Amino acid sequence: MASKADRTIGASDQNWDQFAPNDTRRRILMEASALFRRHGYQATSTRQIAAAVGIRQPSLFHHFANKQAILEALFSLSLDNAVVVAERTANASGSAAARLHDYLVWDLETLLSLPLSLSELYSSDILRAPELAHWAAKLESLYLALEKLVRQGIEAGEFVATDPVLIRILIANVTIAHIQYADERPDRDPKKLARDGARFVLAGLSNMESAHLDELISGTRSR
Amino acid sequence: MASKADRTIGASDQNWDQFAPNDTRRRILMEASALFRRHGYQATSTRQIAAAVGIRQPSLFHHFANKQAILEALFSLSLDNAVVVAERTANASGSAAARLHDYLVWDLETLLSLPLSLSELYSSDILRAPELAHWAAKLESLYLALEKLVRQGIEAGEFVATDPVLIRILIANVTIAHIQYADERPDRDPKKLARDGARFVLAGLSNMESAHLDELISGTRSR
DNA sequence: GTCTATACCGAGATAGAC
DNA sequence: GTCTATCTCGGTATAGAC
Repeated sequence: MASKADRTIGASDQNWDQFAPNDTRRRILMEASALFRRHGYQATSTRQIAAAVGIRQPSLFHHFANKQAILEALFSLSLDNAVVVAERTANASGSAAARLHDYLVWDLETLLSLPLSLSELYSSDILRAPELAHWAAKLESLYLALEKLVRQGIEAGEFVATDPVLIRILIANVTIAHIQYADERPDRDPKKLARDGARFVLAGLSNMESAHLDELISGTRSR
Repeated sequence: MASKADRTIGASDQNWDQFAPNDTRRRILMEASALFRRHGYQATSTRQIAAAVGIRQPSLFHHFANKQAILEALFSLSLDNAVVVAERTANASGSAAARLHDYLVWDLETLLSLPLSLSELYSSDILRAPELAHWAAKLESLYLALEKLVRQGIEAGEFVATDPVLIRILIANVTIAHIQYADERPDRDPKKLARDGARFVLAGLSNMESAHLDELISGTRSR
């Protein structure tokens, strides 16, 4: 168990310095992310954010140029490292399954221990806005890295042959599921949750055609 | 393969009669669902919907009392049958894995062949709005039925022991993933997609502690 | 059943005092 | 760095003619 965790792939520790410049800015990001998650970006008003922070609405604009800048700061926080790590993982050598597993554990652990609620950002389609093209592109490179990794696993016979695009979408949504769950049950251990999440994905990718699964599905289980 | 599909659990065929009363109403629902998916409910304006349909904004209100009524019609269309089927499935007898599988296939097939884009409705948190409490409750009963089914599978030793709440969230998000994928690749066969999706979930639920998976993850695969 | 005209409100953002 | 006051715009919805 320790052996797996040891293959640490984490980048430089999460940019908390960039994240904690002054306290109000930090609190704005936390409250905004929580509100974005619950109501969506567009449906969250700057007045709501200000109220949650305990300041008046115009005071927000002292810390961020506009509402969108808050959103972009959140994307930066959650995406900048992930892309680097994903690309490094895809270009490394060794078992693709093992690498994908390690990446998933790292990603989930990172996201789950961030005091931010980010699931809404990625599940909704705000990123289609032209002004956010830069972040859409960043997410796209992350996706490409993941698809590459999946393709390697399929070629090596480690994963069942499925469209890597579907797999990538599945991975993203399973990640979101875990963030949602951690949001509902904050008492759960992020590390264990991260491990289980990675396992769930790997199981789905590797065992979709096992005989045991066929038995289970048909209801003629023997075990 | 046919044997599985035969255990049909579908309710009365999807309420297309309710859905096609007059053509404009129908087109409003289709265009609105597509816009909601891309931009979210709140971020979609009634002007956009009207433009997509090819009428002027105030004409919408001849067909629906207000914007929210459009949303509720979409919830009704996607949820009414699902709840009935889920509860029937949870209360039936036999292998829980087989029943969950059948439900997932039915649910995915239904959603994927609906000419509506519904993923955003369930991934965002619109349902927290007090005015939509009725639909939130309906979704909640669907969730309870699924959790019950999962619990049966765990007790029977068919599924790995995990919090049924997490499983339920995972199922919801894997479903969303498939809808998103079908949205990107409309050429894919809904039936095959539905089967694969169900398999993915079942694999994750049943094989999370298999030895084969451990080998794969640790990179010491023999096969 | 669709139109034009319009009421009304809440959104994001700015100006300038303290 | 936060405030009050205020501008402007785009949103939902209504009135009433055709």
